Amino acid sequence: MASAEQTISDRIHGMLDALTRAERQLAQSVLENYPASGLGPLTALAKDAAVSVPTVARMVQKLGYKSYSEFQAALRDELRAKVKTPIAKHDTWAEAAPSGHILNRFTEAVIDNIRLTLAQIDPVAFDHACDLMTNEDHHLYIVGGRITHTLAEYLFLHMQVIRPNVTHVPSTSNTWPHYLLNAKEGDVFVIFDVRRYENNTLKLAELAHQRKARIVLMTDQWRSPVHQMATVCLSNRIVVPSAWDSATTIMLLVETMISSIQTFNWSQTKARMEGLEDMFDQTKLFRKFT
Amino acid sequence: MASAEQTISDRIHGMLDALTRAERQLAQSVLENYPASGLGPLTALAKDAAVSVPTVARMVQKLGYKSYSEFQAALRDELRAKVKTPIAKHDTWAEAAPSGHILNRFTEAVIDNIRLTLAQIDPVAFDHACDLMTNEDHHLYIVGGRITHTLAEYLFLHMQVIRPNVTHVPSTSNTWPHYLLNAKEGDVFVIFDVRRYENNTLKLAELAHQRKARIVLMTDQWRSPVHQMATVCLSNRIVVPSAWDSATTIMLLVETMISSIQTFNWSQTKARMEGLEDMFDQTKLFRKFT
DNA sequence: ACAATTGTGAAATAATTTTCACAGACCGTA
DNA sequence: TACGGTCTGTGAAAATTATTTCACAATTGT
Repeated sequence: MASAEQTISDRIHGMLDALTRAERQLAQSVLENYPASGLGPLTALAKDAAVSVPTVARMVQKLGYKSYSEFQAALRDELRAKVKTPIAKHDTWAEAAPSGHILNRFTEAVIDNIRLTLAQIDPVAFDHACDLMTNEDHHLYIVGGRITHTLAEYLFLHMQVIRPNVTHVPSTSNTWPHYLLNAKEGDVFVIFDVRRYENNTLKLAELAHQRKARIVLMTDQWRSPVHQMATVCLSNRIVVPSAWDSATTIMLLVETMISSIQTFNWSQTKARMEGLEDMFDQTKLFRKFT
Repeated sequence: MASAEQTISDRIHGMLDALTRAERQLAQSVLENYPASGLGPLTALAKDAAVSVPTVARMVQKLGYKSYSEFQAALRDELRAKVKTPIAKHDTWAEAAPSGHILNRFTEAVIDNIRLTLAQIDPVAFDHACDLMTNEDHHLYIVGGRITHTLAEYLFLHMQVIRPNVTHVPSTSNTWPHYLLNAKEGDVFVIFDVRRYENNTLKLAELAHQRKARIVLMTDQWRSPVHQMATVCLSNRIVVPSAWDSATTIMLLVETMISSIQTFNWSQTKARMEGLEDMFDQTKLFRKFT
């Protein structure tokens, strides 16, 4: 019953005129560092505002809450909602669909995942990962599992254009040990491993680690055991209203990496892209642009 | 102040590696809606994180606070400080990165793509597409191109669990005509085609259309020529600050479809997932004895 | 001076935190 | 497979802290 679409702050402001001296004093104090002060003990708030304890108790009831705890709970809820960026609480994404439609529910969850993932990411780690993947002195291996090999391949297809010496290794294939034969110290493995974490992937990571290769790990918020061997670990939120986890956030990071590396490496990438275009023209794989 | 120039969030994040399972679970929960959840009662936090009360108590001490209340006080102080800062604006996604960093620029572009795509989408068309893909009376073919076959395969891997009679057809393979031999009237083709549009894909679509198959097309905002033959056409924004287009929005739609279909079809999907789990378990068993 | 407001101090209640001992789960190792 | 160590959860009691409420005195404004 903390009414819809009105913050507690608004409500206090609205009744500021109707308040008595001590109440106004209290109100000001609450608004002073809102909402922090309201979240502490009642006694502290009273002392802070230089009013008495009963005044606070009375005031809270005047605001329409049964108890101080209820008031605090309302403040916390408000804080929760507020921390989500404005865009994340975009009511409906697909405007033509009702807000309960899966298009809206799912998108909201994904945006939330993106927000939380990005908020936690360490830009230094990210840049470091890009750096490792850019360096052509070392071979780049891209490893994915049962589901994630699709992401791995997506990354591979782009890295292949950007630079030479890139290999896609599906850990689900039983031929992966063959690739490791060639792995040298300093080589870079980009490994995708989200739950359920795969034994094959772990084994592969261990062997790569033994050979002193460096590992960039793309995983979920619970982090694959591979992370103990990883030079850089990027973890993603992946929870959505579905029986499966979401790869959208991971896809976002992958594409951001591609973009970053490609910018860093632009002259070469450009040349290689042009070479590719030529070959495509010759094979007539694509339609001519009009 | 408990520590110098370091938020509690930072501190938690920093010791994430040193934490045990339950503690990490708790830490994640605290970070989930930071700082709101940490400001409620200990019991509530414990329940929220699905850990026991003593775990919370122990963890708080590990973080260096004498008591839970002290921890809360620190959180409140932090909140006070944060709100006071003029630019408490959440205008960057990766807070730790400068706003010009590729992480922020790219994410912003992707969010924009999602927003625009969803705003334009016709929920009826979307539902219709899901419907076509759910119907098991007809075979389901999933077709991708040079890059998009990774998305196609991602969809395929999930649809394969949801229902029988699903086939992944990479249009880049020269074996695709073989698949079409079996295509019957009413069969459903989910076709991914974004620029640059591929001749192979178009040819495939034409043949499928001739055979009176129905086509669900995932394309970009300029729409692949396949759309003239498509029963349902879903177009995505794909422009990002990169030499390539973004597949993240398409991934989002794909996952939303999976979620929708799976919900619609839940009892069967559940049974099939369990069957799959069993087989995975057995595979593990075999590996154990080898 | 009257009525409304506020503070005092304290007791009663309620809620929360803290602590404990123990048992079960889990993990790596012998 | 068994064994030890670590980590966790359970349930509950004890300790602490916070809230609520009261009666009455003090203060304020009109």
